[in-house]
Amino acid sequence: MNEVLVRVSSEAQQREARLLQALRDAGLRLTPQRRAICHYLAHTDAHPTAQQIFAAVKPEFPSLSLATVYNTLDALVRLGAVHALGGAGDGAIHYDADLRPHVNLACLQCHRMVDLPCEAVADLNRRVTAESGYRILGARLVYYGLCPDCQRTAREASPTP
Amino acid sequence: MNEVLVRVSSEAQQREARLLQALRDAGLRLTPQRRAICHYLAHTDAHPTAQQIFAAVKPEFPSLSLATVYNTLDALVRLGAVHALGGAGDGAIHYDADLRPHVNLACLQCHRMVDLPCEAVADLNRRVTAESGYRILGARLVYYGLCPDCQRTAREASPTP
DNA sequence: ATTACTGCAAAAGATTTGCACTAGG
DNA sequence: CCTAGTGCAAATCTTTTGCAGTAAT
Repeated sequence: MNEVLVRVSSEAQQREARLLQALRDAGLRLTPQRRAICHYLAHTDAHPTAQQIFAAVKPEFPSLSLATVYNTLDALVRLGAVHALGGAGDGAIHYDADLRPHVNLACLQCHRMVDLPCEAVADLNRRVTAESGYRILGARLVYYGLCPDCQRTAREASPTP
Repeated sequence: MNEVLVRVSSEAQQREARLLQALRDAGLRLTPQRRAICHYLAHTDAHPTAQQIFAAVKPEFPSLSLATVYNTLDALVRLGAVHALGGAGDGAIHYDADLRPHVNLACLQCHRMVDLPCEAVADLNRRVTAESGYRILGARLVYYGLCPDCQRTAREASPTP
């Protein structure tokens, strides 16, 4: 009955472990700040920006600086442990620690991003890795537009129907 | 013998016509500046940033302002006529006027983007459009990492082999 | 004629950087 | 220890905005 909860929880924990291990493997130091950032990234599905991560972690680490957040994100992206998805109509980069094959949907109006599971992406990943000659560090599979909520809002605002 | 050249040329011309038509359909005015920007976008495969477009078009229109470039790009992206691909390690957004199904490869070191044709993308587009409930305006299908050239450079710099 | 569009300059943000200090391994 | 990492503040850069003049339709 709480199998789902257990599984969800362990999903995030695995993600967190993976992030920490990536930093360790790269020979980078595991500071409390980096741990906290990894913890937050692993446990959210909000596709946060650097500023949002900063705001979320700051209360726990009042001395945390934005520079450290950017620094850590840079490292994680270069290690391929986190994906840099790009903007969503706001001028800021959104990040995703979920490496399972999926595409992301971004709303240009409310600036939110959500996941859309998609098995086809695994194939795409394989093919690109095999055919490109690139050393692939990450992906940015984002469709942007208007989410259902914002479509409704737009329709109400301008009486087209 | 020059069939390929003819076809390539008409490809770019079709793109240009499509961009101009999109602006027209939206009721936006076709100023010489917008025409020039569309012309450049349609005829390049460099996935330029706003600054690069500005630098490329400026000589033809010495009075062109960067604000107009951003303004025009914004319009084209919101109309779904141009895709906003996001950054490539530089902090600037790259744009792509080629709407044919493909993924893009970005090198985080030399900041170049190239296309990788991929039939599977057409399916992905269809599926996302059908399943998401979003009004899709554009896509950002980018894999980032190190291009073959930059991998070689990196290897020479640090004698790992 | 209208009214959207342009250019310019200034503003707003996001991200980066330099440096002295701190602490992880 | 010793050097990587941190926080802070300043710097940099991209992108946005306000406004008065200009031109597309």
